[in-house]
Amino acid sequence: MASNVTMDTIVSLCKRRGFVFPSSEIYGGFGSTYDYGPLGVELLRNVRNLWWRAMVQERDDVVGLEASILGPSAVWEASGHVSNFTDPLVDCKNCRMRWREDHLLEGNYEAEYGATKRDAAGKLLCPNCSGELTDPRKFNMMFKTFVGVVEDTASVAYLRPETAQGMFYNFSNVLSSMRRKLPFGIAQVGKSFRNEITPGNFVFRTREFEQMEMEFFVKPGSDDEWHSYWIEERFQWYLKYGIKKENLRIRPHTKDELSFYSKATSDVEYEFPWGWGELEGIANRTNYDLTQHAKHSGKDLSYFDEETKEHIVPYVIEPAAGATRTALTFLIDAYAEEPDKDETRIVLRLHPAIAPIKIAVLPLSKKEPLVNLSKEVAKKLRRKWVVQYDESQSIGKRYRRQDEIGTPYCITVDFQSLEDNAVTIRDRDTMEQIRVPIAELSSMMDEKLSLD
RNA sequence: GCGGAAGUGGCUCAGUGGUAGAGCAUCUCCUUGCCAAGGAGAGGGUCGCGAGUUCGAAUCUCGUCUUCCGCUCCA
Repeated sequence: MASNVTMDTIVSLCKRRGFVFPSSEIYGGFGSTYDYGPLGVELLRNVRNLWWRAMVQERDDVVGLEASILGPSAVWEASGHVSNFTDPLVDCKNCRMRWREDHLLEGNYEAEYGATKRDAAGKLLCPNCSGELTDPRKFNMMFKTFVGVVEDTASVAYLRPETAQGMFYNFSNVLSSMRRKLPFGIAQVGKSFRNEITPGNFVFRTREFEQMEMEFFVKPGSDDEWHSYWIEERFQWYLKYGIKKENLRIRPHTKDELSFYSKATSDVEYEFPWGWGELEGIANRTNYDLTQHAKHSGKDLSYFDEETKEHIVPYVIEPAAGATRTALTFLIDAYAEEPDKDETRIVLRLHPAIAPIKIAVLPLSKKEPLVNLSKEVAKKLRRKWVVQYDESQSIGKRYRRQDEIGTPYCITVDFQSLEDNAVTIRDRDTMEQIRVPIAELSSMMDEKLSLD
């Protein structure tokens, strides 16, 4: 494993420094939900904004969208989630172990766990104790709710389990309003909800989570090429913002783990303290979704190809990333402990574009003229960046505080500043210091805090 | 859902039936003034929650919630 940091360390840092809090904590907590504190919300926003920038704003072939979270069941019947997100669960009446019936019937089950056990009538028995199993009960991962004042079947709605469907059912709206030609994409960042059987690993798997998804519509036949393109594009994005290469990998799905709509999928994975985990899946969803929605809605969702004069149903390449787990990844990957005299220096080596606080302004002394000048400098910088001002305790201690939350630059104002109108910029990573005139501070920081 | 473990100040933990503690963190003052110096103070916990046993419960019992590990699950 490339990183030795434990999750306990990260969880504790997150709480202590205001990144992530357990939700509803004063009521004993609410399972699988987390709140993002003052630093966490900045971090998460940076992740979202950098994704949006790369996927939408810096491209002329992708546009944005924000669809509703609530949707009618028709959408999810068309998408296949009503049937495919439903697992048949069986419980053993004897040892109370719970199994997925479909898994017990699957071909590769026997290879992995040995022969399935059945009674004389051929009915499945518990693989653990050969006890009798209950009849299968349906468990759907979608959160169901009711829209309207009276709970009846007519008003059943679901919280979306993925943002993707909003892009599909808006395909024609975007196509006509934005005058798009293939290939083009629709991107969305937003929350999704899945009633996971087992959430866990801090914010890695939660029932409420945030996705960053893009549906890239291409001509059939060019889909494989575009699939490869997006896999590489997305992999590079993580590297660009500082994730260590040895902790990242691309893993193509094997045939039997492909989801029902996918022709091919590759995951970008990160090596977490508990092992490799998915950051993003880049799937070739074929024309499955548009075809399904056309069929269920009765609306034509085809695209007219001017070259061939044919109506075609585009194929879709979908890079789908988890915003919350990506934010967690940046924290884990940036975490470092370094010996410093008898102490340990904790430092988050976050890319400046990811760091929640960009600049800390620190007067070397609490003497009034220094404090005044420092606040003035901080005020100017705040017009462009997230800035923290800190005057308490020694300068060394304040540097360490900023190191621990990943602030890339500290600006100190000293007595000489009153004479020469210059300040010192201290670099978090090199710990080097340079002297800069206050008049040039803004442009200097522009350069240092460039998003690229 | 099953098995195991754990919940005591913001964090890490000690405390095993008799008045809730430490270190770090936080705040104030003094001191210092470029990498966690030092000094003096202060705030902060009905010991996850709820019952029960007891003269008395952080401590024993039961329930419940939450978290972690394993199983299981995971577009």
